[in-house]
Amino acid sequence: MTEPAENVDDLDFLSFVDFAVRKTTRVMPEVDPQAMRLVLELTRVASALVYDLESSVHRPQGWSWPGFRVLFMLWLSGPSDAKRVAKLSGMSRAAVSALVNTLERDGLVTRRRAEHDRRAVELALTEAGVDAITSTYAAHNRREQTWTGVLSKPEQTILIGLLEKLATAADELEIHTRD
Amino acid sequence: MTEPAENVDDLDFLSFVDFAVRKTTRVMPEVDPQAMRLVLELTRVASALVYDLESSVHRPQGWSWPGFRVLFMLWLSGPSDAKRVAKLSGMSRAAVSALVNTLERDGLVTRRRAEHDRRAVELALTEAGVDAITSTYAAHNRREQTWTGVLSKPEQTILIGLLEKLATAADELEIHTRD
DNA sequence: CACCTTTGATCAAACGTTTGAATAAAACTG
DNA sequence: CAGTTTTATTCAAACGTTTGATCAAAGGTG
Repeated sequence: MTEPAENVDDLDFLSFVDFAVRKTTRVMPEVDPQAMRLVLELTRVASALVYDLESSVHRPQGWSWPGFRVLFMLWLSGPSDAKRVAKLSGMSRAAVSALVNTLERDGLVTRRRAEHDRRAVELALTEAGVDAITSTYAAHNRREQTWTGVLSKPEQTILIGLLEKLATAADELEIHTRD
Repeated sequence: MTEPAENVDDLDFLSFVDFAVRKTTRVMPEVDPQAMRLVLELTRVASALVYDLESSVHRPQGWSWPGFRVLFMLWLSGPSDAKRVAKLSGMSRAAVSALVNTLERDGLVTRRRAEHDRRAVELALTEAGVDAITSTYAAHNRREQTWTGVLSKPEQTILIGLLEKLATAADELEIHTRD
């Protein structure tokens, strides 16, 4: 356990959560400290994780995190309409369109008018794209293992279960979804 | 439990995780499916959560998620050097500098040369900034409660504990940190 | 079949982030 | 105390994202 730093100067990215919860509940009694803490921890861990994966695995290869996600998705699903890529990768269609400009310029993805619907654009990996994603995903997963390795297997299973529960509920309850 | 959709066309943002894990482990046996699943779930839940909070609470007020984070931090800690704001909010100093341009223009934050060190910049909330953050944080936390409410209190406690464990370990093991 | 609405994509403008370079003040070092 | 190094910030360029507008193809209706 970390010390409950009362002094703002002793805080860091992590102990800030404790400080924030204590101070906020003191001033605003209607705040649910558990909800606050959960959201703070979740977003902070996720952003540290993404930052680490991006900077240790993807940027050295000249890729961004969103670029990796789109390449990975296309590798898994095969050639796909831009619309499906947006849905499965959780991006807006405009974001996919802009991102594919870069990926196409770098020779990793091709853009093609779809046959079944002349409005739609079909995206596919180039050979260079396939080579790139397969060689990089191994490194990506090794880094994932470094992170998850601090939890026991049963703990990992529990964590996955709780996150799935949040994800499923969000899907049902959520008003604000993309598009 | 969701159906194991084998057909790519039936997938959505959520069931994509199952599909991705099955397909990847089939092709790359060295991949740890548990690590893969955990990271996918964590990043997907976090990004859905942030997207929802931003679009339902903050954008309607004319704020961005990073802008909210900085304002909230300054509200909690009082006037602070830009450096500390960067450290506690998990942003780079350049990002803070750029973001404060907007917040200052909108009259929410003031910038001042620090007395103790004439290189440093001290940031503080304006009165409008204080009003804004206090009225908005209540709505923010209500939305947090909607999300976390799908878990029981004991489940919330377990989830927080596991996330803290990840965060702490990350802090020790992590090579790639900001700055 | 002409008309209207919906759908798929892109563009434009504003914003936030990143890395690396530049500027300036402070802290060391000999 | 002059010279070097470190520290705090900002700037510049490239990238990714968002919302809202535009354009083109498809679908639906009378």
